[in-house]
This record gives sequence, structure tokens and C-alpha cells, in this order.
Amino acid sequence: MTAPASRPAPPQAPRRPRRYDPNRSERLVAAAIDVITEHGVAGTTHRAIARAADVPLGSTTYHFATLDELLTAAFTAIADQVADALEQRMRAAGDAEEALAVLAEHLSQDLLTGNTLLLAVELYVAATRRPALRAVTEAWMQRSRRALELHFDPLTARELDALVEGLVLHQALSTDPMSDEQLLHALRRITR
Amino acid sequence: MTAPASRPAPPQAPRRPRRYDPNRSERLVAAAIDVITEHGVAGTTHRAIARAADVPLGSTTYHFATLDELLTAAFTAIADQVADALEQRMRAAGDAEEALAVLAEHLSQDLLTGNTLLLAVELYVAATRRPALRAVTEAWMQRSRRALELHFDPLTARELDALVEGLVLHQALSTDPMSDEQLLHALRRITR
Amino acid sequence: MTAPASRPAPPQAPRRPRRYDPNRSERLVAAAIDVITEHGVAGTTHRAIARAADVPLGSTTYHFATLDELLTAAFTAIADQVADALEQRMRAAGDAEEALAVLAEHLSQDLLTGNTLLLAVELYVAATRRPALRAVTEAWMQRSRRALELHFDPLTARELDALVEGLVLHQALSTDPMSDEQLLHALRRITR
Amino acid sequence: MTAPASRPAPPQAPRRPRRYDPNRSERLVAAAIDVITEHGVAGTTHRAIARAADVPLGSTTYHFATLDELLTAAFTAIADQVADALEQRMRAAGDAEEALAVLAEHLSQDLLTGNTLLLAVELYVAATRRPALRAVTEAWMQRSRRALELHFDPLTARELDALVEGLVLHQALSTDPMSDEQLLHALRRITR
DNA sequence: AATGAATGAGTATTCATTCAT
DNA sequence: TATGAATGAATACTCATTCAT
Repeated sequence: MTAPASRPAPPQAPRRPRRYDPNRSERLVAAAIDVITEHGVAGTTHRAIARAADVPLGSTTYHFATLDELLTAAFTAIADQVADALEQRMRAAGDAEEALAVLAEHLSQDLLTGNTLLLAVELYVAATRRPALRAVTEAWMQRSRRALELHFDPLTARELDALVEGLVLHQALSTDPMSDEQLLHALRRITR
Repeated sequence: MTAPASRPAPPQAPRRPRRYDPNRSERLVAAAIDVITEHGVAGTTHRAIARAADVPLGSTTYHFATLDELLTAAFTAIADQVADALEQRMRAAGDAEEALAVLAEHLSQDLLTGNTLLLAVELYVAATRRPALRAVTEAWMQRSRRALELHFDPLTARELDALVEGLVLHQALSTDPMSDEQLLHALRRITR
Repeated sequence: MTAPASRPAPPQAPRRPRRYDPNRSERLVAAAIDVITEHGVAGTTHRAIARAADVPLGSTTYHFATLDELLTAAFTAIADQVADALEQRMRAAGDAEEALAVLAEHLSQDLLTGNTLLLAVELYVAATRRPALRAVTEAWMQRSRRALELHFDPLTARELDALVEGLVLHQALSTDPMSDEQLLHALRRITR
Repeated sequence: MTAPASRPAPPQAPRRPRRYDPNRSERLVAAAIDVITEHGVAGTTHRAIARAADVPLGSTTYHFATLDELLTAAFTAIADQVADALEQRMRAAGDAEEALAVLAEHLSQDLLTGNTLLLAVELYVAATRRPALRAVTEAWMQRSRRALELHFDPLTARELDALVEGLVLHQALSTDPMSDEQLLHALRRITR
């Protein structure tokens, strides 16, 4: 009886005659990463991913049977990418001193730049409740430690890794983050 | 003849003739903490909290206008409690060396025991998207740092704090966590 | 780019300011029975029931946590109703001969009239996969048999019951159904 | 660097290099029967059938334009098989008395053994809403009646048929089913 | 002051069917 | 001739929040 005041324009998408689209899976993974970055794992839904990838909703579940599967694929991609970067840097370092400098670079370039660190924290929490993601974090940790062990003894490698984690987390949350020098200083300290 | 003979259980819990119930707010906050612990922030709903507190659903929104408000109250309670503990320990320490030992204790007793650390990580992530929670984490960090500065210079305090964070996170996720001695070793190292 | 040719009128319901509505549960059960009758269990969805009861979708799951619960309530209501009718008839019969006549009446009036028989068959099939419904059919059978045993020995009661079942099913599916006399004839035969 | 290292399992089954496969239609029908048996008509989907037949999804709609067509083929196969069996038995019987014994055999061997009876009930219900299936049930009934009329007058044949139906249904649902002797007893009774 | 009922928006997932290759 | 990919509609269910009593 009370007529609706204003009817919003229908969200009729601009006709998408798309049909053939190879590597749509990859696009979906990329879109998932974007969505996690912007809305967190909690805000990552099939719908949001489909919108970000500009594909119909049904497409997401066609390529990845469950949302968990898609999240796992996304975080695996991220972890692999970061672990690759660290390995490469470590292999390029000549000695322990250089390794430290290179690690600081990794921290500020690979982890603190972009949204990697944010994604890492999201992964940590998500992994708490999801075994599949748990495996991803463990593999990532392993690779990081191995890379550090190219230049440090296992004990130091482990401590370094933990410190890096903490520094990253603090930077993520702090209102006045540390400078690169401060970061390096912290790393140097823990290695004697 | 028409009336269904047996009706299914009512959606709400049986008969709850409760009426007068002071400090129901406190009970709700406690229940919220339990729920966050068990299901994560993502799984924390009015319904789950009401069930955990054994109060009617309507009661949750009566005492806390919104879910965010309830979450904030819960995390504030946790942060205050942990910060209190650290302050007390730090005040009890005679010198820097003792302070380190006491910090290791804080780590293993206050943070790694129980679910505090798990809750802390949940808070970190939740804070990323919720300004209200962001304020909680910042206040917590401030208090931690101040407490550490009772025995360490600001720079060291900061690094220590970050290391603690990282160690806590690693312990949370690692399949083979560090011993108390290893933790202390790491802390000692960073303070020279 | 290709503008949608015709936009159908939005299905904007005529503003339902309904709020207070006691015995909505009962209305939902009744609506469920209607929907099962018209579309079968397979076509019975929350949406269809909500539409039939003229209540919002969310209301169905508020009153009955799952669709199974609602189906169970619906079939229980039907079974109770039919069993009540048979019991009443049997109690009113003076001797076995009268009981047979009365049973024929039950068959043609209570079971074949309306959609009861259709509903019964739906129940049978649904019960195959749903334990909760299985209990409903068993209780119904028990009551029917007890009612028949007021006038017949257990063996005959059982055979009568089976015959009734078969007759009902055949009537449901046959293009040229039996007359009332034919039905009575069949019943009489099996009791000697 | 951007490509995800490991992709999840593809939605379709592994690598199926099948190509030439005569009588795939038959395999599909057989698979459909299996699926109906296990999950009911309601749970019978293209996907489930494709999985059961170990053929690609597209194959199901290639050989049978629609799911209804596939269901019809499946139920026709079953009905034909059971009707064949009854006809053969009836033709082998010398007189009415033998025919009854043979009918009891049909009941316990052809209908109650295996899943035939379950399938029959599924068919009954499905037929209520699907004209195509309705035709299948009618043809089946006709053939049964004709077979019985080899030894009984039309009226008796009809009543026998109904009783068989009812007995089958009861056996299907009862927790304590009748013995073969009880079944025969019931059949004998209705034929005087 | 308290709460059971109500509701609209949103969630993951399933699926019949279509179609490009 | 076959089939993997694609898609739009539908499904059961959840939930924050509102509100009448």
C-alpha cells in the first residue's frame, strides 16, 4: 500500500558475452588475493571474488569446489612468492653480514611493501581454524628457516625468523613504524 | 483435528524464568571471550554469545547495541588483564637482568599459557578493519612499552616488544615450539 | 551494451507491515502440507512454504531450524489426523462386519478423499532417506494396526492394513479407480 | 613469480583419455538406476550419474537431452525387467494354486530382493508429477494385470495386484517384515 | 527493563543446461 | 562426435538488528 519511495537502478551488468576464457583459475586466485587484502579473510566471499575477477558467481565454485580451496590456493601463491624472494636474496648474499642486510631488505621490500605483511597476518589467523591453511604456513616457515640457515646456525636462524615475524607484525599495527636502520639494528643485535 | 499434535522444540532455550540478573554485562563479556577463543572473531555471533552466556538472544543487543561494541569490550578486558600482569612483573624486577627473566615468565605464563596468545592474534587481525579495536591494540602496545621502559632504554624496549610478539606468534603456529630456555636466550641476545 | 528489452515489474510485495502474528508456526505447518501436496516433497522448499504462508523467508527458519524439522511437523500432523479418524471409526463399529464397512469408509473418505493418500505416498518415499520421518511412518502404522485389532486378530489386522495400503496406492495411480463396492469386496475377501 | 605454484585438483576427474565407447547410453542408464537406488530420485543429478558411470559430465546431456529423459529410460528398464519376470513365472504356472505360489515367489524374489521395491516406490512418487513416468507406471500395471489374468478373473487379478502392492510397501517400511509363508497366506485369502 | 518474534540481506554451494572448441 | 568450461537460477541456512509486547 505504501509505495516504495525510490527504486534503485537494476544492477544489470553490461552484458557479458564472455565464454572462452583460459586461465580463469589463475585470475580467480589473483582476485582472491585482492579481496583478502581489501576485506580480510572474513570478508572474502564467493561473490566478492567473482566481482573482483569479473566472472559470474557460478564460475568460482566451478573452478574451486569450496571457498577453502580457493583461499588455500591464494595463500599458497603468496607464500611461495615471498619464500622465493627470500631464497633468492639469501643465495645472493656472500656472508652473514651481507645476509643480514639482505634480510632487512626482504623485510622492508618484500614484506612491508605492498600488502604482503597484512596478508601474512590474515593467513596466521585463518590457519588457526583451517588445517589446509595450517599446512601452508608450516611449509612457508620451513622454507624461510632453510633459507636463513644458508648463513646462520639453526638456533640463530630460528630466533631471526621469530624476530622478523614480530617486527613485521609491529610495523603492521604501529602508528609510528621503525625506520629501515632501526630494523637492521634489531636484526644485527640478535646475531650477536 | 487440525492442530499438529506435537510441535518441535522452540527456537529459544526451554523455559528460562530468569529476570533479575545484575552484572549480566560482565557475563556477556566473559562469554564473548570464550566464543572468540573457540571460534575466532569470524565465528563470534550474537547467537553464539547468548548461548555461551545462557541468556536470551535479545539480551545481547540490549546490553551492547552492536556486535562491535561487545567485541571491543571483550578485547579491552583481555588487553587490560595482560598489560596489568606485565606491569606488575616489571615493577617487581630489581634490575635489567631480572627484568629479562621476568619477561620470559610473562611470555610463557601470561601469553603462551591459556588462550591469550590466540586471542591476541585474533585481535591483531580484527583491528586491521575496525577502528574501535585498533585503539585497543594501540593502548595495549603503549602500556607494554612503558612497562619495559622501567628497565630498558626506549629503543631496546621497542625491539624487545617486537621480539616478544614474534616469539609468541611463532609459538602459536609452530609444530615444535621453543623451550623456556630458548625463549630467554633469544630475549637476552637482543639486549646485548 | 545491449539494453535489456523488457524489465518485468519488480515483485515488490504489497508492503507487509505484519509484525505480531501468534500461531505462525501452525500456519507454517499448514502451508507446508499444502506445498507438499502440490509440489511433492522434492518441490518443498523454504521459499515455497514462505510464499504459501505469506510470511518472509527468514520466518520459516526461525520457527523450524531445518527443512527436515518442518517436514516432520507436517507429516506428523497428517498422520495424527488420519490415525485419529481411523480410531474413532473403529471404536464406533459394533462388530467385525461393521468394522469392515467402516474401514471401507475410512479408505474412501479419509484416505482417498482430499490429498491424504498422495501425502501418504510422499511420506513413504521421504521416510526412506530420513530417519525422523521413518519414526513418523512407524508410529502411524502402529496406531492403524492397534485400531484394527479392536475387531480383528493381529494376523488379519496386518493383512488388512497391507491391503488397504495397496488399494490406496493403486487408486492413486490408476486411471480407472475402483468403486466403493469393489473396495469393500476386496476387504471382505481377505477376512474370509 | 606470479603464477601459483600448485593448483588444486581440476573439477573433472583426473585424465580420462576415453574416446570410443559404444553402449555408453546403456552404461548411463545402469548408473542412473544405481544412483536412484542409493540417493532417491531427489538425489539423482547429472553429476551423480556421470560420476557413477565414470563418464564426463557433458556426456550425460549428450546422450539424453534432459534429466527426465534419463530417468524415464531408467525406470522403463526396471519396469520391463520386473514385468518380464512376472510374465515368465505366470506362464510357467499350471493352475491357479500354482499361480499363487509363483506370485509369492515373485513378491519375495523379484520385488523384495535387491532394491526393486525401493525403486518401485520411488517411481510411484516421481510419476505423480511427471507425465512421462506416469506412462511407465501405467504400462507396468497393465502388464502385471494381464499376467495375473492368465489364471484369475479380472476382478480377482485386480485385487491381487493391489494386495501385492500393499504387501511390498509394508515390507519396505516395516521393522518386522512378514515371512514368505505369511505373504502366501495373505494372497491365498484374497482368492477365496 | 527485558525478551521472544520477526525480517531482509547475505552466505556457500548445487545443478540443469548450454555452448565453444 | 564428445567434452570441458561456463553460467544463471535456485537452495538451505545464518545472522545482525529491530521491535511489539
